[in-house]
Amino acid sequence: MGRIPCCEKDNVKRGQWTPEEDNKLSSYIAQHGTRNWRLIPKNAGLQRCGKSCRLRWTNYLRPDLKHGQFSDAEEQNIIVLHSVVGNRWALIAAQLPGRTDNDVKNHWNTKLKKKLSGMGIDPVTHKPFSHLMAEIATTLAPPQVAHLAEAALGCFKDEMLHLLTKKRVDFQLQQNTAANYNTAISQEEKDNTVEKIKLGLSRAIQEPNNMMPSNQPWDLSENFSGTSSAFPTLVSGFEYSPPCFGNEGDGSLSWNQKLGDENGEESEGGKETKIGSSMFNSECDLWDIPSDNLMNSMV
DNA sequence: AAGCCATACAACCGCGTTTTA
DNA sequence: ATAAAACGCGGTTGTATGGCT
Repeated sequence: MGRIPCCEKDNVKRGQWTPEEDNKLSSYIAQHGTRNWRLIPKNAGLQRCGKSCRLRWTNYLRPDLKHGQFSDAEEQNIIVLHSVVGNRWALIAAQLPGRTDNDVKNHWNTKLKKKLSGMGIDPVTHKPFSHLMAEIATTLAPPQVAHLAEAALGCFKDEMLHLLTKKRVDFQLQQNTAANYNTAISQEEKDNTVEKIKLGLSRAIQEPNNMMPSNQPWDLSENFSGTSSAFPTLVSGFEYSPPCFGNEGDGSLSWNQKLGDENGEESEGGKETKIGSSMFNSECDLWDIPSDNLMNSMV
């Protein structure tokens, strides 16, 4: 019963792949495809586990992968999608052509989380820390609130020291940005926004073909911009507003401005980049569906 | 120049689900 | 029908690299 093992565990090489191994694997897959990972290392003359081969191929060798820096538009995409689906890296990566779940996860953990934290935004909930603190504080008795505030200040002090000593953050810009986000919208609007995003994703999962025309560029703008939605305008290059907060005033600080343009370079392509995903395409009106339908297909 | 530290990312691990002998 | 391997995914670790002291 059962299958044959994928490899002889004690006879497999581990650790970094050499260029020779990469060549062997790539040329074998080019000829025979990826049908059977168990046979691939053996047939390709590799002393590797099939699983290791699969990871190497999917995360690094696949010819359709991008290997360069993430563009601003891609970063915005990740943040927006993360605010909706959380750590569902494969789901997020599926919306970013040429990026793998591993890429996205690494980029999130090494860069984006810190950027958001530096802006005073909790990368888990995508809410401002101040907002979270206020929420927690409402559940506490006054003496406990004082302790909470003290503890929070201690945490922020360390963070601030870290940021300042690293000299990597334009402090002034951080303040502006944080102020921008802290201009809160009503709780009702926030809830609405979250519901709408979830609904859009739910529809996308249910009707991928309708939601994702093959030749249509990603465009969140029709559904998420303007006054009817609390969801931010996510067009014109570098704008970013976490979905929980909506656009306030002109809301026009650029992405680079808001996050502190670390390298001063224009985003990849440098053009008006419509971000978000085709799952939010304007073909269907996401907002007209009863919210009962929403969560069934989520998660 | 050497040691230390932070960062980025490739690779591995573990677990739940799916597939198949 | 069942058991065991393959698969897919998220979390974690290991290591190469570069900057700073």
